[in-house]
Amino acid sequence: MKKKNEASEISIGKQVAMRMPKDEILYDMAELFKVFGDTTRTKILCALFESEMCVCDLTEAVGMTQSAVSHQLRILRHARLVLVKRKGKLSYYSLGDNHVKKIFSMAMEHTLEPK
Amino acid sequence: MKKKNEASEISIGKQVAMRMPKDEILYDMAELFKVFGDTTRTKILCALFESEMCVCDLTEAVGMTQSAVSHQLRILRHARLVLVKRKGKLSYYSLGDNHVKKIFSMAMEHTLEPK
DNA sequence: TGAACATATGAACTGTTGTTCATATGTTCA
DNA sequence: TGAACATATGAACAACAGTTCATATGTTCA
Repeated sequence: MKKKNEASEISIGKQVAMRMPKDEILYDMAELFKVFGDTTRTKILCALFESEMCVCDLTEAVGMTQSAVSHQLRILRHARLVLVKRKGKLSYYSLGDNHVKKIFSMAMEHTLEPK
Repeated sequence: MKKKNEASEISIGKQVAMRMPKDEILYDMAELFKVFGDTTRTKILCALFESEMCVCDLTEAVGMTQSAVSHQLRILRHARLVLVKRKGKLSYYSLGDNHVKKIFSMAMEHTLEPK
């Protein structure tokens, strides 16, 4: 163990531990990122960035099977990252809220940035 | 299959497919999110948000074993989300760049938002 | 009503990921 | 130099996540 900081009895580690957000919040944040963290879902979101679309167009746009797309849409739906409205036999999906767009473009910047 | 759009021969799906970023970019984006998408790593980043810290303080801050923390730090390092500088026998970690902070606070907003 | 289409979902399989445990590497200081 | 400490890492194991395949549900329209 490291020796105690002269100025205080409590280590930085302990201090920060006390100020940390509740586990539940951090868990939820991680869950949110987990949803973004899959190529198929990233593709879907990226496609929806361009325009609202039905599942069969999405399937074509991302180049995966209809089943795979549907499974991933369910996950995106539950995370409230996308919205659905049914019109006849088609289900139209769109991006959920503005956070999605902001987070997404922020990540795009980070990814494209020269290293 | 859905009948063709009257106005154009090419479906929205195909059009969007053509405008999509390269697979490699989408893959990298997903990889970035994947790194954020784990509670231990989220905790680590959250702690580093408060201040630069050595591994043993981090270990205390997030309440996991030293080994677990070290393994996750390696992943964060490779993703360039954190920086290390060695001082004597201690390794001090800090947040990598501003994107990290922005993405992180954006996600926090989304998570805390009332549903 | 029933055929054709759009979408959703369950089960099985496979690959991936995170933790633990043991141990290696690297640094200080007596 | 060697003991004590800080950090890193490899291997094994368990849990989880994504795709596929088969099929169910729901909708339209002849």
